[in-house]
Amino acid sequence: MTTKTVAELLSQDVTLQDVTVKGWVRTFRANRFIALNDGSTINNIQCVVDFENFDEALLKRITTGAAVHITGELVESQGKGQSVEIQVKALEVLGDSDAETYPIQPKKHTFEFLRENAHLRTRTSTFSAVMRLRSSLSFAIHKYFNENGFYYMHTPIITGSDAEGAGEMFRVSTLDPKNPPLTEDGDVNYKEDFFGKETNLTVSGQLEAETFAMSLGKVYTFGPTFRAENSNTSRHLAEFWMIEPEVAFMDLAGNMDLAEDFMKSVLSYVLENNKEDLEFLDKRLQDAEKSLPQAERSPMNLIDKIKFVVENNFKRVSYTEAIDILRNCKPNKKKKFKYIIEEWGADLQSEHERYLVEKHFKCPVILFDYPANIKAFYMRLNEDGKTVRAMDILFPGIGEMVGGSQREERLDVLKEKMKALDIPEEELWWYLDLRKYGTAVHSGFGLGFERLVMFATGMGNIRDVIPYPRTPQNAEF
RNA sequence: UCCUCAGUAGCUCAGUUGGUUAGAGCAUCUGACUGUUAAUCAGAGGGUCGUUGGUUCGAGCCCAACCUGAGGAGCCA
Repeated sequence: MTTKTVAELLSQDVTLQDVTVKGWVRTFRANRFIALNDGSTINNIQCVVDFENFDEALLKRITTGAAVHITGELVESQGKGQSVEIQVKALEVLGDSDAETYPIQPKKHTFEFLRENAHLRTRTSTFSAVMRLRSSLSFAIHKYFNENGFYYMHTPIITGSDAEGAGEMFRVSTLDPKNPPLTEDGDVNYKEDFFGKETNLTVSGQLEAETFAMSLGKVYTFGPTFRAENSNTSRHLAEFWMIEPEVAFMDLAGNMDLAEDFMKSVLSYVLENNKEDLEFLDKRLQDAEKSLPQAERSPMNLIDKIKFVVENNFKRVSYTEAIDILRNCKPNKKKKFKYIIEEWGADLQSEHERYLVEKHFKCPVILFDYPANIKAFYMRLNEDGKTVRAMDILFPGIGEMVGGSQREERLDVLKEKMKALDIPEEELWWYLDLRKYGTAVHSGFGLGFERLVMFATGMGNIRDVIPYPRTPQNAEF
């Protein structure tokens, strides 16, 4: 007699003697029906107890959250809600759960409350579904790259260069903060620090990934990334996971093809492999939307939205075309935008991106060829001398999902750009070497993993798609 | 960091122009019932009204500062 998972038992269509299962009690109804879940599936298995034949003291210990070991017979259910159930022969409480203090009650909780109980929130249907999808998406990502000839590269978490320009960084130091060694000028002397220089947590693995692209050809990183920005939004974390492919001999058009193919591939993987979780999340979302006014409800349900992305081409629009569309659109002319688009060169605000994606094109949009002065130093300058080969992929409801570019491969142009932005060459000598020795066209992009999970689960807050979110003023758990 | 809103029972919320003993639903506990699916019925317990200070005869309610959370903006992925 082996222990089976709830998922295995629910997929049985024959009656079985002496099955045994271990899990946590979700609800115990009418002193007879245990809804048991072990994380293997969104669904619970119903375990039926003949309370007349069980010790009353034992029955009292079957409470929400308790861990139990059940042995019994898998039979066809007499009730309506499920096809099979376990007729319990023996029950052992492995771990009691005090119903008075257990925070996860058999009732609806707000996500804010569950966030404060993040160590227990995966015992709810919604969060277990979200985390199973997160796991599944991670696997799909590795699978995609593996099947397409990419090498998985581990870029360093602690970095010595502070010139990446992707945002504020977290300092890594073993110096005594109360009494740090000082230089003659009175500054902190990082030469005496652990690494003999200032070090930080990485904000991007891109520059290091470029070094591997220029030797192994096609590589990707998928790891934690840190930004010390004081961002308080539902789309930002101080610690998040980023996917960054980097490919030699690939131009911007190839980069867009890769990003689009990649997104479609991983999303169709979960459509196929996480049906039950997606159906649950879809229903949850529809229930939540019932309380919203008609205008705020989304026109498509979750699964249709994912299918739409998988089945339709992303709209590719140059920055210049986008500016034309925005300049002539109704909200701009009627001055409904907070920032009115007047001329070429303006940075696009969230409201503009949202208009393009949600109102104008109504599908994922790839914007490319941005003005050079609003983008990073390493992006390939176009022949017009004023735009760079950058691309952003914008998703409805999420905003920027992907940011990428063809990298500047010409040593002189790159050096000039760094000089203009006061980036010291000594900091990135190794990065410049890539252009000095055997330089070549190459491109890559960064994709915020949590934003992908948000899209695939329909969750509205990024703090609810990562196990333990790190945000300003919060590093609990 | 900025703007807006919120913080009252374990949870979700109500609380009138400032006025006696702060309410409801769910959850919990006790009892009844027993093939339930958010079970049902009856009863009970449960509160430093975010914190500190102020105004007032009197503050859950008014004022100030701070803390925490949410939504939006900026930054970005």
